[in-house]
Amino acid sequence: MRTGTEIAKRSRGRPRAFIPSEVLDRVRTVFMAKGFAAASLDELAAASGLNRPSLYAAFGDKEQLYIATLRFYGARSVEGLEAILAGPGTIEQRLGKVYKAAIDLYTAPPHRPGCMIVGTAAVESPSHPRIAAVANELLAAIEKSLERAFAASDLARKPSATARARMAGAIMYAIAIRARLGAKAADLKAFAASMVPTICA
Amino acid sequence: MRTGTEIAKRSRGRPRAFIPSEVLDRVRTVFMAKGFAAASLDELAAASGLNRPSLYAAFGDKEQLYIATLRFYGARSVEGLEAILAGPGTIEQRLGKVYKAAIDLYTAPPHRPGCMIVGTAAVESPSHPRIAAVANELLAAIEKSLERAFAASDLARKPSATARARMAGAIMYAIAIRARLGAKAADLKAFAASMVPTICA
DNA sequence: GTGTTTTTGTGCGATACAGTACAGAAATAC
DNA sequence: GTATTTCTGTACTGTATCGCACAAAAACAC
Repeated sequence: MRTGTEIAKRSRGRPRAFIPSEVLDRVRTVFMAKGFAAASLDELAAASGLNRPSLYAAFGDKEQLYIATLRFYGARSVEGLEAILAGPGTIEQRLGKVYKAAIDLYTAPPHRPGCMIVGTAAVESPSHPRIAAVANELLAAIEKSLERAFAASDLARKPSATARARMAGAIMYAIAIRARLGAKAADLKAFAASMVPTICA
Repeated sequence: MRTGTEIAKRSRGRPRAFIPSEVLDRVRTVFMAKGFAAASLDELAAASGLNRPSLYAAFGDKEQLYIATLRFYGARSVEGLEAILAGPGTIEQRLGKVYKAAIDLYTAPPHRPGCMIVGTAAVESPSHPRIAAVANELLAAIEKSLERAFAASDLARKPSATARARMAGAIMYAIAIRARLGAKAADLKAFAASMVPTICA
Protein backbone atom coordinates (compact mmCIF):
# COMPACT_ATOMS: atom_id res chain seq x y z
CA MET A 1 0.00 0.00 0.00
CA ARG A 2 1.75 3.07 -1.24
CA THR A 3 -0.07 6.27 -0.51
CA GLY A 4 2.66 8.80 -1.08
CA THR A 5 3.06 10.97 -4.10
CA GLU A 6 6.39 9.57 -5.26
CA ILE A 7 6.43 8.17 -8.75
CA ALA A 8 6.05 4.38 -8.74
CA LYS A 9 9.27 2.65 -9.78
CA ARG A 10 7.67 0.96 -12.73
CA SER A 11 6.35 -2.12 -11.02
CA ARG A 12 5.69 -5.21 -13.03
CA GLY A 13 1.98 -5.63 -13.70
CA ARG A 14 -0.70 -3.44 -15.20
CA PRO A 15 -0.12 0.18 -14.28
CA ARG A 16 -2.63 2.08 -12.20
CA ALA A 17 -5.04 4.27 -14.05
CA PHE A 18 -5.00 6.85 -11.24
CA ILE A 19 -2.66 8.99 -9.18
CA PRO A 20 -3.10 8.21 -5.47
CA SER A 21 -2.73 11.81 -4.36
CA GLU A 22 -5.43 12.90 -6.79
CA VAL A 23 -7.73 10.19 -5.50
CA LEU A 24 -7.14 11.39 -1.94
CA ASP A 25 -7.97 14.94 -2.99
CA ARG A 26 -11.23 13.89 -4.62
CA VAL A 27 -12.16 11.58 -1.82
CA ARG A 28 -11.62 14.40 0.64
CA THR A 29 -14.49 16.27 -0.98
CA VAL A 30 -16.85 13.49 0.05
CA PHE A 31 -15.43 13.14 3.54
CA MET A 32 -15.68 16.90 4.05
CA ALA A 33 -19.28 16.96 2.87
CA LYS A 34 -20.57 13.95 4.79
CA GLY A 35 -18.03 13.17 7.48
CA PHE A 36 -16.47 9.75 7.91
CA ALA A 37 -19.50 7.77 9.02
CA ALA A 38 -21.99 9.05 6.47
CA ALA A 39 -19.64 8.79 3.51
CA SER A 40 -20.52 5.64 1.63
CA LEU A 41 -18.01 3.70 -0.41
CA ASP A 42 -20.22 4.14 -3.45
CA GLU A 43 -19.94 7.91 -3.17
CA LEU A 44 -16.23 7.71 -2.47
CA ALA A 45 -15.72 5.47 -5.48
CA ALA A 46 -17.84 7.68 -7.71
CA ALA A 47 -16.02 10.83 -6.62
CA SER A 48 -12.61 9.27 -7.06
CA GLY A 49 -13.45 7.99 -10.54
CA LEU A 50 -12.47 4.42 -9.76
CA ASN A 51 -14.53 1.62 -8.32
CA ARG A 52 -14.70 -0.05 -4.98
CA PRO A 53 -12.34 -2.99 -5.49
CA SER A 54 -9.64 -0.63 -6.75
CA LEU A 55 -10.13 1.58 -3.72
CA TYR A 56 -9.84 -1.43 -1.44
CA ALA A 57 -6.77 -2.73 -3.20
CA ALA A 58 -5.05 0.63 -3.04
CA PHE A 59 -6.02 1.89 0.41
CA GLY A 60 -7.76 -0.82 2.39
CA ASP A 61 -11.11 -0.33 4.07
CA LYS A 62 -12.95 2.90 4.69
CA GLU A 63 -11.08 3.74 7.88
CA GLN A 64 -7.69 3.30 6.22
CA LEU A 65 -8.81 5.38 3.26
CA TYR A 66 -10.00 8.08 5.60
CA ILE A 67 -6.74 8.03 7.53
CA ALA A 68 -4.71 8.23 4.33
CA THR A 69 -6.80 11.21 3.27
CA LEU A 70 -6.46 12.85 6.66
CA ARG A 71 -2.68 12.34 6.70
CA PHE A 72 -2.35 13.70 3.18
CA TYR A 73 -4.44 16.75 4.01
CA GLY A 74 -2.69 17.22 7.34
CA ALA A 75 0.80 16.95 5.92
CA ARG A 76 0.07 19.57 3.27
CA SER A 77 -1.48 21.84 5.89
CA VAL A 78 1.53 21.55 8.18
CA GLU A 79 3.85 22.18 5.26
CA GLY A 80 1.93 25.29 4.31
CA LEU A 81 1.96 26.48 7.90
CA GLU A 82 5.68 26.02 8.23
CA ALA A 83 6.36 27.72 4.92
CA ILE A 84 4.49 30.81 6.07
CA LEU A 85 6.09 30.82 9.50
CA ALA A 86 9.56 30.46 7.95
CA GLY A 87 8.85 33.34 5.58
CA PRO A 88 9.46 37.06 5.95
CA GLY A 89 7.73 39.50 8.25
CA THR A 90 7.16 39.99 11.93
CA ILE A 91 5.57 37.20 13.92
CA GLU A 92 2.33 39.18 13.91
CA GLN A 93 2.38 39.45 10.14
CA ARG A 94 3.18 35.78 9.71
CA LEU A 95 0.50 34.68 12.12
CA GLY A 96 -1.95 36.86 10.24
CA LYS A 97 -0.95 35.14 7.01
CA VAL A 98 -1.38 31.76 8.64
CA TYR A 99 -4.96 32.57 9.60
CA LYS A 100 -5.70 34.03 6.21
CA ALA A 101 -4.42 30.89 4.51
CA ALA A 102 -6.35 28.68 6.92
CA ILE A 103 -9.58 30.55 6.32
CA ASP A 104 -9.06 30.38 2.57
CA LEU A 105 -8.51 26.65 2.88
CA TYR A 106 -11.54 26.24 5.14
CA THR A 107 -13.84 28.09 2.79
CA ALA A 108 -12.45 27.10 -0.61
CA PRO A 109 -14.74 25.27 -3.03
CA PRO A 110 -15.29 22.57 -4.06
CA HIS A 111 -14.93 21.26 -0.51
CA ARG A 112 -17.61 21.85 2.09
CA PRO A 113 -16.34 24.33 4.65
CA GLY A 114 -14.21 23.57 7.66
CA CYS A 115 -11.09 21.70 8.62
CA MET A 116 -10.97 17.96 8.16
CA ILE A 117 -9.36 17.36 11.54
CA VAL A 118 -11.57 19.58 13.67
CA GLY A 119 -14.68 19.21 11.55
CA THR A 120 -14.83 15.51 10.80
CA ALA A 121 -12.09 13.56 12.63
CA ALA A 122 -13.03 14.81 16.08
CA VAL A 123 -16.46 13.15 15.99
CA GLU A 124 -15.02 9.74 15.25
CA SER A 125 -12.41 10.07 17.94
CA PRO A 126 -14.15 8.00 20.64
CA SER A 127 -15.16 5.19 18.31
CA HIS A 128 -12.07 5.12 16.09
CA PRO A 129 -8.89 5.35 18.16
CA ARG A 130 -6.65 5.23 15.09
CA ILE A 131 -8.36 8.28 13.65
CA ALA A 132 -8.03 10.00 17.02
CA ALA A 133 -4.33 9.21 17.11
CA VAL A 134 -3.68 10.73 13.68
CA ALA A 135 -5.76 13.79 14.52
CA ASN A 136 -3.80 14.31 17.72
CA GLU A 137 -0.51 13.88 15.87
CA LEU A 138 -1.48 16.53 13.36
CA LEU A 139 -2.70 19.03 15.92
CA ALA A 140 0.47 18.47 17.91
CA ALA A 141 2.56 19.12 14.79
CA ILE A 142 0.66 22.34 14.15
CA GLU A 143 1.14 23.59 17.68
CA LYS A 144 4.79 22.55 17.62
CA SER A 145 5.37 24.66 14.53
CA LEU A 146 3.63 27.61 16.11
CA GLU A 147 5.62 27.13 19.29
CA ARG A 148 8.92 27.15 17.43
CA ALA A 149 7.94 30.31 15.63
CA PHE A 150 6.99 32.06 18.87
CA ALA A 151 10.15 30.83 20.58
CA ALA A 152 12.26 32.25 17.76
CA SER A 153 10.46 35.58 17.86
CA ASP A 154 11.33 38.60 19.93
CA LEU A 155 8.08 38.59 21.88
CA ALA A 156 8.02 38.91 25.66
CA ARG A 157 8.61 35.72 27.63
CA LYS A 158 5.68 36.47 29.88
CA PRO A 159 3.23 34.17 28.12
CA SER A 160 5.52 31.32 27.11
CA ALA A 161 5.88 30.22 23.51
CA THR A 162 3.98 27.08 24.48
CA ALA A 163 1.09 29.08 25.90
CA ARG A 164 0.99 31.35 22.87
CA ALA A 165 1.00 28.34 20.55
CA ARG A 166 -1.87 26.75 22.44
CA MET A 167 -3.83 29.95 22.22
CA ALA A 168 -3.07 30.42 18.53
CA GLY A 169 -4.13 26.84 17.93
CA ALA A 170 -7.33 27.32 19.89
CA ILE A 171 -8.27 30.31 17.76
CA MET A 172 -7.60 28.24 14.64
CA TYR A 173 -9.87 25.42 15.84
CA ALA A 174 -12.60 27.88 16.70
CA ILE A 175 -12.35 29.37 13.21
CA ALA A 176 -12.63 25.90 11.74
CA ILE A 177 -15.78 25.21 13.74
CA ARG A 178 -17.40 28.49 12.78
CA ALA A 179 -16.48 27.92 9.15
CA ARG A 180 -18.14 24.53 9.17
CA LEU A 181 -21.26 26.03 10.72
CA GLY A 182 -21.48 28.43 7.81
CA ALA A 183 -19.70 31.58 8.93
CA LYS A 184 -18.67 33.96 6.15
CA ALA A 185 -14.98 34.10 5.26
CA ALA A 186 -14.94 37.87 5.77
CA ASP A 187 -16.24 37.55 9.33
CA LEU A 188 -13.70 34.87 10.11
CA LYS A 189 -10.90 37.03 8.76
CA ALA A 190 -12.01 39.98 10.83
CA PHE A 191 -12.08 37.79 13.92
CA ALA A 192 -8.64 36.35 13.18
CA ALA A 193 -7.20 39.80 12.57
CA SER A 194 -8.56 40.97 15.90
CA MET A 195 -6.99 38.03 17.70
CA VAL A 196 -3.48 38.29 16.28
CA PRO A 197 -2.40 41.28 18.39
CA THR A 198 -3.77 39.64 21.53
CA ILE A 199 -1.83 36.44 20.89
CA CYS A 200 1.33 38.42 20.15
CA ALA A 201 0.87 40.88 23.03
CA MET B 1 -44.64 16.01 19.78
CA ARG B 2 -43.95 17.27 23.25
CA THR B 3 -40.33 17.27 24.17
CA GLY B 4 -40.29 19.51 27.21
CA THR B 5 -40.13 18.38 30.79
CA GLU B 6 -43.50 19.73 31.85
CA ILE B 7 -45.87 17.18 33.31
CA ALA B 8 -48.35 15.92 30.74
CA LYS B 9 -51.88 17.11 31.43
CA ARG B 10 -53.23 13.62 31.84
CA SER B 11 -54.13 12.92 28.25
CA ARG B 12 -56.73 10.36 27.40
CA GLY B 13 -55.16 7.10 26.25
CA ARG B 14 -52.56 4.77 27.65
CA PRO B 15 -49.89 6.76 29.46
CA ARG B 16 -46.30 6.77 28.32
CA ALA B 17 -43.98 4.39 30.06
CA PHE B 18 -41.09 6.88 29.83
CA ILE B 19 -40.20 10.46 30.63
CA PRO B 20 -39.16 12.32 27.46
CA SER B 21 -36.35 14.25 29.12
CA GLU B 22 -34.87 11.02 30.46
CA VAL B 23 -35.03 9.48 27.03
CA LEU B 24 -33.22 12.48 25.59
CA ASP B 25 -30.53 12.15 28.24
CA ARG B 26 -30.00 8.48 27.49
CA VAL B 27 -30.10 8.99 23.79
CA ARG B 28 -27.48 11.69 24.10
CA THR B 29 -25.04 9.08 25.33
CA VAL B 30 -25.30 7.28 22.01
CA PHE B 31 -25.12 10.45 19.93
CA MET B 32 -22.06 11.58 21.87
CA ALA B 33 -20.35 8.25 21.41
CA LYS B 34 -21.08 7.73 17.72
CA GLY B 35 -22.14 11.07 16.32
CA PHE B 36 -25.38 11.58 14.43
CA ALA B 37 -24.66 9.57 11.31
CA ALA B 38 -23.18 6.48 12.95
CA ALA B 39 -25.84 6.22 15.66
CA SER B 40 -28.32 3.55 14.59
CA LEU B 41 -31.93 3.59 15.67
CA ASP B 42 -31.41 0.16 17.19
CA GLU B 43 -28.73 1.54 19.50
CA LEU B 44 -30.80 4.60 20.26
CA ALA B 45 -33.82 2.47 21.08
CA ALA B 46 -31.78 0.09 23.22
CA ALA B 47 -30.15 2.94 25.15
CA SER B 48 -33.43 4.71 25.71
CA GLY B 49 -35.12 1.54 26.95
CA LEU B 50 -38.01 1.83 24.54
CA ASN B 51 -38.32 0.52 21.04
CA ARG B 52 -38.25 2.10 17.63
CA PRO B 53 -41.95 2.69 17.01
CA SER B 54 -42.26 4.48 20.34
CA LEU B 55 -39.26 6.63 19.49
CA TYR B 56 -40.78 7.50 16.15
CA ALA B 57 -44.16 8.26 17.68
CA ALA B 58 -42.64 10.50 20.33
CA PHE B 59 -39.91 12.32 18.42
CA GLY B 60 -40.14 11.59 14.72
CA ASP B 61 -37.25 10.37 12.62
CA LYS B 62 -33.58 10.28 13.57
CA GLU B 63 -32.91 13.89 12.61
CA GLN B 64 -35.80 15.17 14.69
CA LEU B 65 -34.73 13.02 17.62
CA TYR B 66 -31.20 14.36 17.31
CA ILE B 67 -32.44 17.94 17.15
CA ALA B 68 -34.65 17.44 20.21
CA THR B 69 -31.65 16.02 22.06
CA LEU B 70 -29.43 18.87 20.91
CA ARG B 71 -31.97 21.48 21.95
CA PHE B 72 -32.47 19.86 25.33
CA TYR B 73 -28.73 19.68 25.93
CA GLY B 74 -28.20 23.19 24.59
CA ALA B 75 -30.94 24.75 26.66
CA ARG B 76 -29.57 23.23 29.85
CA SER B 77 -26.08 24.38 28.95
CA VAL B 78 -27.20 27.93 28.29
CA GLU B 79 -29.17 27.94 31.55
CA GLY B 80 -26.12 26.76 33.46
CA LEU B 81 -23.97 29.37 31.77
CA GLU B 82 -26.36 32.18 32.62
CA ALA B 83 -26.71 31.00 36.19
CA ILE B 84 -22.97 31.20 36.69
CA LEU B 85 -22.64 34.55 34.94
CA ALA B 86 -25.49 35.98 37.02
CA GLY B 87 -23.84 34.73 40.21
CA PRO B 88 -21.35 36.40 42.54
CA GLY B 89 -17.73 37.23 41.88
CA THR B 90 -15.72 39.31 39.48
CA ILE B 91 -16.11 38.67 35.79
CA GLU B 92 -12.78 36.83 35.86
CA GLN B 93 -13.98 34.56 38.61
CA ARG B 94 -17.27 33.89 36.88
CA LEU B 95 -15.63 33.18 33.55
CA GLY B 96 -13.30 30.78 35.33
CA LYS B 97 -16.31 29.02 36.81
CA VAL B 98 -17.93 28.83 33.40
CA TYR B 99 -14.91 27.06 31.96
CA LYS B 100 -14.65 24.75 34.92
CA ALA B 101 -18.29 23.77 34.56
CA ALA B 102 -17.90 23.31 30.81
CA ILE B 103 -14.87 21.07 31.24
CA ASP B 104 -16.66 19.03 33.87
CA LEU B 105 -19.58 18.62 31.49
CA TYR B 106 -17.29 17.77 28.58
CA THR B 107 -15.46 15.08 30.51
CA ALA B 108 -18.22 13.67 32.71
CA PRO B 109 -19.09 9.98 32.38
CA PRO B 110 -21.09 8.20 31.15
CA HIS B 111 -20.98 10.36 28.04
CA ARG B 112 -18.03 10.23 25.68
CA PRO B 113 -16.05 13.45 25.96
CA GLY B 114 -16.75 16.71 24.21
CA CYS B 115 -19.59 19.08 23.50
CA MET B 116 -22.55 17.90 21.48
CA ILE B 117 -22.68 21.07 19.39
CA VAL B 118 -19.01 21.39 18.54
CA GLY B 119 -18.24 17.69 18.61
CA THR B 120 -21.12 16.13 16.72
CA ALA B 121 -23.45 18.76 15.24
CA ALA B 122 -20.73 20.60 13.35
CA VAL B 123 -19.97 17.62 11.10
CA GLU B 124 -23.54 17.31 9.95
CA SER B 125 -23.86 21.00 9.30
CA PRO B 126 -23.35 20.90 5.51
CA SER B 127 -25.66 17.95 4.94
CA HIS B 128 -28.33 18.75 7.55
CA PRO B 129 -29.26 22.43 7.43
CA ARG B 130 -31.78 22.08 10.24
CA ILE B 131 -29.09 20.73 12.56
CA ALA B 132 -26.81 23.56 11.47
CA ALA B 133 -29.51 26.10 12.26
CA VAL B 134 -30.01 24.78 15.79
CA ALA B 135 -26.27 24.62 16.41
CA ASN B 136 -25.89 28.21 15.27
CA GLU B 137 -28.78 29.31 17.45
CA LEU B 138 -27.21 27.71 20.49
CA LEU B 139 -23.76 29.12 19.89
CA ALA B 140 -25.30 32.53 19.32
CA ALA B 141 -27.17 32.24 22.62
CA ILE B 142 -23.96 31.31 24.42
CA GLU B 143 -22.04 34.23 22.96
CA LYS B 144 -24.94 36.56 23.66
CA SER B 145 -24.87 35.60 27.33
CA LEU B 146 -21.14 36.12 27.50
CA GLU B 147 -21.47 39.45 25.74
CA ARG B 148 -24.07 40.68 28.23
CA ALA B 149 -21.86 39.65 31.11
CA PHE B 150 -18.87 41.49 29.66
CA ALA B 151 -20.96 44.53 28.87
CA ALA B 152 -22.20 44.65 32.47
CA SER B 153 -18.69 44.29 33.85
CA ASP B 154 -16.24 47.06 34.66
CA LEU B 155 -13.65 45.90 32.13
CA ALA B 156 -12.03 48.34 29.76
CA ARG B 157 -13.97 49.18 26.61
CA LYS B 158 -10.91 48.68 24.49
CA PRO B 159 -11.78 45.19 23.32
CA SER B 160 -15.55 45.44 23.03
CA ALA B 161 -17.88 43.13 24.91
CA THR B 162 -18.68 41.53 21.58
CA ALA B 163 -15.04 40.87 20.83
CA ARG B 164 -14.44 39.48 24.31
CA ALA B 165 -17.47 37.21 23.98
CA ARG B 166 -16.27 35.91 20.64
CA MET B 167 -12.88 35.19 22.11
CA ALA B 168 -14.32 33.52 25.20
CA GLY B 169 -16.53 31.41 22.95
CA ALA B 170 -13.58 30.47 20.76
CA ILE B 171 -11.65 29.23 23.76
CA MET B 172 -14.66 27.18 24.82
CA TYR B 173 -14.97 25.55 21.38
CA ALA B 174 -11.26 24.76 21.37
CA ILE B 175 -11.60 23.13 24.78
CA ALA B 176 -14.50 21.07 23.48
CA ILE B 177 -12.43 19.87 20.53
CA ARG B 178 -9.45 18.95 22.67
CA ALA B 179 -11.71 17.16 25.12
CA ARG B 180 -13.20 15.07 22.35
CA LEU B 181 -9.74 14.19 21.11
CA GLY B 182 -8.93 12.81 24.52
CA ALA B 183 -7.26 15.66 26.42
CA LYS B 184 -7.16 15.27 30.20
CA ALA B 185 -9.51 17.43 32.23
CA ALA B 186 -6.62 18.78 34.29
CA ASP B 187 -4.79 20.01 31.18
CA LEU B 188 -7.94 21.65 29.89
CA LYS B 189 -8.51 23.39 33.19
CA ALA B 190 -4.95 24.68 33.24
CA PHE B 191 -5.38 26.01 29.73
CA ALA B 192 -8.70 27.64 30.57
CA ALA B 193 -7.26 29.22 33.70
CA SER B 194 -4.40 30.66 31.67
CA MET B 195 -6.80 32.17 29.16
CA VAL B 196 -9.17 33.88 31.57
CA PRO B 197 -6.86 36.80 32.42
CA THR B 198 -6.11 37.36 28.74
CA ILE B 199 -9.80 37.52 27.86
CA CYS B 200 -10.47 39.87 30.76
CA ALA B 201 -7.37 42.00 30.18
C1' DG C 1 5.09 -14.72 -29.16
C1' DT C 2 4.20 -17.01 -24.33
C1' DG C 3 4.02 -16.53 -19.45
C1' DT C 4 3.71 -13.62 -15.32
C1' DT C 5 2.09 -9.92 -12.55
C1' DT C 6 -0.88 -6.37 -11.21
C1' DT C 7 -4.97 -3.60 -11.96
C1' DT C 8 -9.75 -3.12 -13.59
C1' DG C 9 -14.76 -3.67 -13.36
C1' DT C 10 -18.86 -6.34 -13.25
C1' DG C 11 -21.42 -8.64 -10.22
C1' DC C 12 -22.60 -11.13 -5.91
C1' DG C 13 -23.75 -12.27 -1.00
C1' DA C 14 -24.63 -11.23 3.51
C1' DT C 15 -25.70 -7.89 6.71
C1' DA C 16 -27.56 -3.78 8.69
C1' DC C 17 -30.57 -0.25 8.63
C1' DA C 18 -34.68 3.11 8.48
C1' DG C 19 -39.17 3.45 8.75
C1' DT C 20 -43.95 1.28 9.18
C1' DA C 21 -48.15 -1.98 9.85
C1' DC C 22 -50.80 -4.23 12.97
C1' DA C 23 -52.54 -6.51 16.89
C1' DG C 24 -52.51 -6.36 21.90
C1' DA C 25 -52.34 -3.62 26.33
C1' DA C 26 -53.36 0.15 29.54
C1' DA C 27 -55.44 4.02 30.69
C1' DT C 28 -59.72 7.45 30.60
C1' DA C 29 -64.82 8.77 29.46
C1' DC C 30 -69.50 7.94 30.10
C1' DG D 1 -69.32 -2.33 32.07
C1' DT D 2 -68.52 -0.67 27.30
C1' DA D 3 -66.37 2.36 24.11
C1' DT D 4 -62.55 5.24 22.97
C1' DT D 5 -57.98 6.77 22.89
C1' DT D 6 -53.22 6.28 23.15
C1' DC D 7 -49.05 3.70 23.77
C1' DT D 8 -46.29 -0.80 23.36
C1' DG D 9 -43.87 -4.41 20.94
C1' DT D 10 -43.39 -7.88 17.46
C1' DA D 11 -42.77 -8.51 12.86
C1' DC D 12 -42.08 -7.01 8.25
C1' DT D 13 -40.42 -4.69 3.77
C1' DG D 14 -37.47 -2.53 0.85
C1' DT D 15 -33.21 -0.43 0.42
C1' DA D 16 -28.42 0.69 1.16
C1' DT D 17 -24.14 -0.78 2.35
C1' DC D 18 -19.72 -3.16 2.94
C1' DG D 19 -16.44 -6.10 1.51
C1' DC D 20 -14.98 -9.63 -1.83
C1' DA D 21 -14.80 -13.26 -5.86
C1' DC D 22 -13.67 -13.79 -10.42
C1' DA D 23 -12.71 -13.10 -15.12
C1' DA D 24 -10.93 -9.74 -18.54
C1' DA D 25 -7.31 -6.23 -19.52
C1' DA D 26 -2.80 -4.07 -19.65
C1' DA D 27 1.66 -3.80 -18.74
C1' DC D 28 6.56 -6.24 -18.27
C1' DA D 29 10.11 -10.46 -18.69
C1' DC D 30 12.32 -13.52 -21.64
